[in-house]
Amino acid sequence: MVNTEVKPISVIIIEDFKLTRVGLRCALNANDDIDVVAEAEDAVEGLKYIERYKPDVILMDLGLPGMNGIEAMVKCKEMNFDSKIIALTSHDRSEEVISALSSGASAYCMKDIDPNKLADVVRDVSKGVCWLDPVVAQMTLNALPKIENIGILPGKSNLDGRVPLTEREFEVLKHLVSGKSNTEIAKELIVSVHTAKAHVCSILQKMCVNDRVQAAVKAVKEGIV
Amino acid sequence: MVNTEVKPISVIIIEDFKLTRVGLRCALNANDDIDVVAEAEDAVEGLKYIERYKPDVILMDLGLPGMNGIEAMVKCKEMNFDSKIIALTSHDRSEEVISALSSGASAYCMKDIDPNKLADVVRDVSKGVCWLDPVVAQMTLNALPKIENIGILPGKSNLDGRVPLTEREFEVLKHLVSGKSNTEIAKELIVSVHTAKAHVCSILQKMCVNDRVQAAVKAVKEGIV
DNA sequence: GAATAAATTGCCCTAATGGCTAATAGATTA
DNA sequence: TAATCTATTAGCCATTAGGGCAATTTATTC
Repeated sequence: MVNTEVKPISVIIIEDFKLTRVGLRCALNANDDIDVVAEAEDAVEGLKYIERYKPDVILMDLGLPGMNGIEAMVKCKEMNFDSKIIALTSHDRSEEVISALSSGASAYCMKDIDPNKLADVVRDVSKGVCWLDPVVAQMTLNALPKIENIGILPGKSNLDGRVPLTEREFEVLKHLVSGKSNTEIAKELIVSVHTAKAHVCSILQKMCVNDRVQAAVKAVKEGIV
Repeated sequence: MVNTEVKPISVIIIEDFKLTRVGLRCALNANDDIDVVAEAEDAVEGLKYIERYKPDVILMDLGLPGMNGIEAMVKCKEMNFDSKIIALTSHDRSEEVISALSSGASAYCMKDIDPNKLADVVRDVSKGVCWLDPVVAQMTLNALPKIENIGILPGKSNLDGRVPLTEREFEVLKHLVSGKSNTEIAKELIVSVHTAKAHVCSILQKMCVNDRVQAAVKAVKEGIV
């Protein structure tokens, strides 16, 4: 899978260790379809280059001195170029992974990645693919909201014995999750408080929970709102 | 990146359209390091083959008749083999993507993928990589819990003006999210109800919300619990 | 037409919640 | 040492929540 376009993929490397930086550059420049246009050893310098070159792909070390990689990514996204970011790191803390991905990274690589593989990742990412290193993939997928409750969505097939919510109840649930009181929900739906309460009660029963907090948390965790 | 191991990657294809099935098999079998060991046209048949062959990788169509791909994946995971699953589909509904990934898929491919690329994905996935098609990557990343609130976690740097929770408050927050009442929280922490209430009140203020439901939802959405 | 389900409203009751002020003891910090 | 922060306790009070029971209207299905 080699990029046969006339235009090579432009890459900027942001990494504080010179040795790693050189290694990355060599590994990538060995490919005709990839062109490392700049290197930076800290985030501030890196952001300058990004603004100047608007690269296709940014290789960003997360453990930078001063402004760290996550902050740099946020700033980078604010600049609104469509550069894709590959987060590079040497550790696999769950919090950092999620932070990186939700801050705009398209890939998460450990630094011990095979250099040839890295070129593949650069190509993938430049096309918009999301690529996650094996050791972090599972923890990331685990952080996704669980959708076990297809059966509770209105109009959906009822897999297990769970009673599905009606359309109206689902509507109430959404307001409930947004933190509205029964009174507010009633106003929103232009019904009496009694009605709102009745709906909430049946929601609690159908969702097998004791109070609205549990209902809200369950709804959010399972991504049904 | 060709697998040079002696043992090729074993693959099972589960796909109802015969034409697509043949296409997949040809595309993959063209690679020496990949071996399509079985094909099935529905989930039940597929699960039998999976049990028999315990393949490295399963190519699973999501739009199967009868038991759909998601259900099949759940059953497959219950069998506890470490087969990796590639979800294949022709559409990109957000709900389906998240469902698939949280049900155990390691990759999500559109059916119009380049056959050569698919072989790469099979290799990646067999090593544990998570690979997401460009069109679905962004929506998946958006579904990740936002960690904007480093400032609210106890002991973390306070980026913006937000007051961080104390350790104790954080402890209370976790109980709150699990749906416990003030009384229950008090019992859990072996303090009076007044104390629990006091903590909840300061949590509400620090999180800038009006009630415990909003606090719980915010906590879950931002992944700080 | 009859049966069923959903949406609506009402009332009763007890318990829980959240806002408010205020006090005390311990730990940490300036 | 003084100041600050935290955890703890307390009481008061208006509002809210949730359970239970019952009734009406509307829509849909058999």
